Amino acid sequence: MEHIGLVDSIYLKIKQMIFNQELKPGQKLLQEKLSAELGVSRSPFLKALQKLEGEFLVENLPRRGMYVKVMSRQEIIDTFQCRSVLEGLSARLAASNIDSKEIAELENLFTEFVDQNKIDEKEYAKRDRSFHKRLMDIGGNKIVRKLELINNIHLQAFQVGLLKPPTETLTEHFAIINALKAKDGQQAERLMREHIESSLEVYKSQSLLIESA
Amino acid sequence: MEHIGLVDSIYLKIKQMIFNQELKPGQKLLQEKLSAELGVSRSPFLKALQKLEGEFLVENLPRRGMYVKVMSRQEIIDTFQCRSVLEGLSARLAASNIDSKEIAELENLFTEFVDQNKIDEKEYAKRDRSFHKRLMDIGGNKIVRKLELINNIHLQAFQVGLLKPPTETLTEHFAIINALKAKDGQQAERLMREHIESSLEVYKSQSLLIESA
DNA sequence: ATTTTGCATTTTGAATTCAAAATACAAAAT
DNA sequence: ATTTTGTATTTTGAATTCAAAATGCAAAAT
Repeated sequence: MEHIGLVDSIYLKIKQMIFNQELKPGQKLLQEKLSAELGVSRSPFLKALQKLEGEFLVENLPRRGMYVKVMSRQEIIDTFQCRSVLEGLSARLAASNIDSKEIAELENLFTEFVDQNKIDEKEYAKRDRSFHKRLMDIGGNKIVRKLELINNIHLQAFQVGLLKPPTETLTEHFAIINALKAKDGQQAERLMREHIESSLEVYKSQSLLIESA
Repeated sequence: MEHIGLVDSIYLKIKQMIFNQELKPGQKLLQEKLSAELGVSRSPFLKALQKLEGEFLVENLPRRGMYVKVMSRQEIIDTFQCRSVLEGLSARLAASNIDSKEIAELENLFTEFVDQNKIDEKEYAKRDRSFHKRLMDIGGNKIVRKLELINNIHLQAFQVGLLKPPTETLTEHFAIINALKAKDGQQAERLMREHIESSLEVYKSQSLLIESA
């Protein structure tokens, strides 16, 4: 029997609220008020926040309150770097685990975008996330998958829109899939790391511009 | 002003208790009883457990209770793999950040063991942990450092004694330090990954023996 | 003898309560 | 006018309480 606890349902709600800016970075999370709004008492609410704290989405300043984390430029960079090596690991592992059905699945995520002259960016971004998630699943390292931090930063990055144009990443995704097909783990890892690190480079220059604005 | 909250002090206590087997893997953590033993109520106690859950040291089965996590062989392997790439990343980053003072620091951790015919394993293990921690600090990626999971598995691994004999790892440590001296990030990363992955290999064969016993 | 059922006890989940700390604000002093 | 001080209010930290669920056990039924 699956228990979906009160805590987890609130946890998800708050997480969503953070991602769609209903709760803005730096905003203080008033326990009394917010928990009331969600229709629960402070106990389960606090437990949910505790969980989010572990994912670096919320920050707890003792005796001063809980705040939506303001991700600094450096922290985003740091997290991207972690993502790069962890997803690289997943790609390497996936190369030895993957079967032809799963390869087809990954390909199908992107085939419709090939030769399309106007790509729906929203839909493409969704497929992109699926691709990365799916690959981590196939890699089979459960700990990587549980490091929610990886998904969080991925989401965070896509809030501001895609970092790189689909035409560019599409090629990269297929290159990774080909390495998996060839069961070349080394290559898959290398390509995945480059794929993510090149996004990071885009982020770096973008954020520099913003900073100096 | 630094606030050391009740929660964190309990958190550390429980963590210790887990590491020195006062609380054994699989053991149920009775909230009423244990919190009473620690002299606090269930609220801060539960908060501490929540934190430990995020670090994969405690498991929460809803409506059935909190348990000290039984790390499966596969989970330990998975965690080792994460450690390998994350510390590899740290080593690469450290290569560009490190200064001569820090290099000397790292060397000093191990110099006394060179040419020693009888190495104090307990002391060596401590230095080993310092080495890895210090390197992550120098690498400067704050997120890696916050992934407590890394330290946890390191500790876990050393509970059963050193996986590899000091004579072997001593060489590896110095090789890494030399790569850092040469500011060769690629090499430092490669060596660190090999260093950790070879420990993993030892663990794998050891744990196989135990399993078939 | 083994399994099933029902009751008592234990234990968790969640709300509430109480105290301590932080914040906001107004009044007084310089 | 600005700063300081004291007080009221808010908000968090932690304990307690209460209800719901799970567990253990004994008695009854097969």
